[in-house]
Parts: sequence; structure tokens; C-alpha cells
Amino acid sequence: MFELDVRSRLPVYEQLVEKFKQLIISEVLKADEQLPSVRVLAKQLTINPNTIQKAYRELERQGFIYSVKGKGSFAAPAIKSVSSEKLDRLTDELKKLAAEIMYLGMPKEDICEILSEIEQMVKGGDGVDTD
Amino acid sequence: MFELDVRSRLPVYEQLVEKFKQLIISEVLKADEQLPSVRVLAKQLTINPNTIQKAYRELERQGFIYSVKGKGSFAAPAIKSVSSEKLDRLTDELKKLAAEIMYLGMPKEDICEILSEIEQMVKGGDGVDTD
DNA sequence: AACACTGTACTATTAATAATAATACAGTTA
DNA sequence: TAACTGTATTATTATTAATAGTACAGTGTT
Repeated sequence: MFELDVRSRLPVYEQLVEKFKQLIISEVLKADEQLPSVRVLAKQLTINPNTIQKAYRELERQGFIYSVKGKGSFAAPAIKSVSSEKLDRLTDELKKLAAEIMYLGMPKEDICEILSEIEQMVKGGDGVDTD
Repeated sequence: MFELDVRSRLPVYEQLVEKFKQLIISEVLKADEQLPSVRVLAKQLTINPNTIQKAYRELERQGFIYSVKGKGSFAAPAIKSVSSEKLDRLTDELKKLAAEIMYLGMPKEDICEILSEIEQMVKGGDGVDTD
């Protein structure tokens, strides 16, 4: 299911968080769809169950999944309320990244084109609430 | 000159790298302008000189500054050759970030507007080579 | 009830790394 | 020569990622 880079400077549990985020955002994992259990995924990836749990805990903290004791962990149906603080932090990070990319020679237009692709991926599913 | 967050999960030397990158990209630090010396900056920030050196070494590795033994460290005049590998890595990171931001509700148009601001900042100086 | 699954919590240990500290050496400039 | 610059090295401490093992709690099936 995943490819982990054990020698990455990015910790394994953070790699897992990123992978699942992408799957949920792109709706490969639909709302309320069950994630593999802590123990099963740990066995598949041949890593410690605690590492999986740490990733799941972080995903739940960020609102991407929810866990029910005895049942399992599931993709959250949607983001209810986003703290403006988090959005600020993310856009701030994006600003720095975009500045460096432009500094290295990529024109704004190219980046906007990339954004269009992303837009399609995020809105790719049928879960667009337009109320 | 700087505000360091000692309790950030981001190491101090990486914070320094980011700060200087921004200063160079936005041309607050002009080409060939001298950076504070390792020892002086360490004393100002009341941190260890080795931490400054680690940041400078990383900045030099990335091509943002150059150092001359006995003279000092200076902002690099421009990025000569960017490895496409690095640009790929950066755009990949930007894709993930943009996807999450859009997922959290910010429309593409708003992000493009932000990019316009960034564009002004990066091209803000007079060092625009249009040959 | 018994069993097999699920998440969750806790402690202990190891490995890696950020940061400090103290030197030392090399090159530049007045 | 003296005072500055970058650079390299070694040792030590603190933090954290990851592993390991165990235990407890809730769900569902048989």
C-alpha cells in the first residue's frame, strides 16, 4: 500500500501522515472508509504498531480521520471547522515555498498551471458540497 | 536581527537557513553583501557558534551564500544552475501544500493572488536579468 | 460466555540528531 | 603582530524517533 523511505530525514510516522492525507484529500479514501488497523498495517510495513498509532493519532488531531475503540479508524467525512490559525500557517509555508521556486526561475504562470491540476484532483470526487 | 523560536520543532539552524533564504530571495540582502560573522551572530543570538556555522554551511550547499576563509560569508549574486532534481522536490512539496489548502476551503483564485504578491517580492529588486 | 478483532496507554530501551562547549588551525587585513 | 574571518574536530548532553513488550477497553461474531 505504501512505500516508506526508512532513511529519509522525515520520520516514518510523518511519512504515514502525509500519505494518508493525500489519499483522503484526493478521495482515494472516501468518507467513512475504514483504514487498515494499527496491527495489520504494522505487519504489512514490517514496522512497530506504535509507529502506526502515532501517525493515526496525529491524523485524528488534524481532523483527517476519526477512530472508534473496538471498531477501527475511518476517513473523516469532511473538514468541519478549520482554525484560521492553521490555514495561516499553511499559506505562510506556501508563500516561502513559492518564493523560492520563483527565485529559482519558474514563472508564476507555470505554478498557476500546477494549481489547476491540483484543483481537479481535490475536487475530483463527487463530494463537493455547494450549499 | 532575528527572532528564534527555541522551542520550535524546527531546529535553530534550520530556522536560520529559512530566515537568510528569505532575506536573499527578497533581496533585503543584496548580492555580495556580507553576512554577520559566525562568532558575532552567535553572540547576538546567544547561541553556539557551531550552530551558526551549520546554518551557513547549509546555505552555501544550497547556493544562497558563499564563504571565503578569512574574509567572511556573502549573499550569492544569483543562482547559476539549479538542479532539476531540486526544483522537482520543491514543486512536489508545493503540490501537497496547495492540495491541503484547497481541501480546507481556499479557492485556487485566492492562492493565485498570493502568488502575485510573492512575484512582486521576488522581482522586487533591480536584479532582473531579461537577456 | 468466549473469542478475535479493534483502538489506546504505558514503560523501558536503543539509535539518531540537535545543540553546546572547548579547542585548534587557516586565511585576511590593518 | 594582532584581531578578525571561516573551518574542523572531539566530547557531552538533551531530545526524539522507533522498537519492544505488555496491558486494558470496546465491538462484533459465534
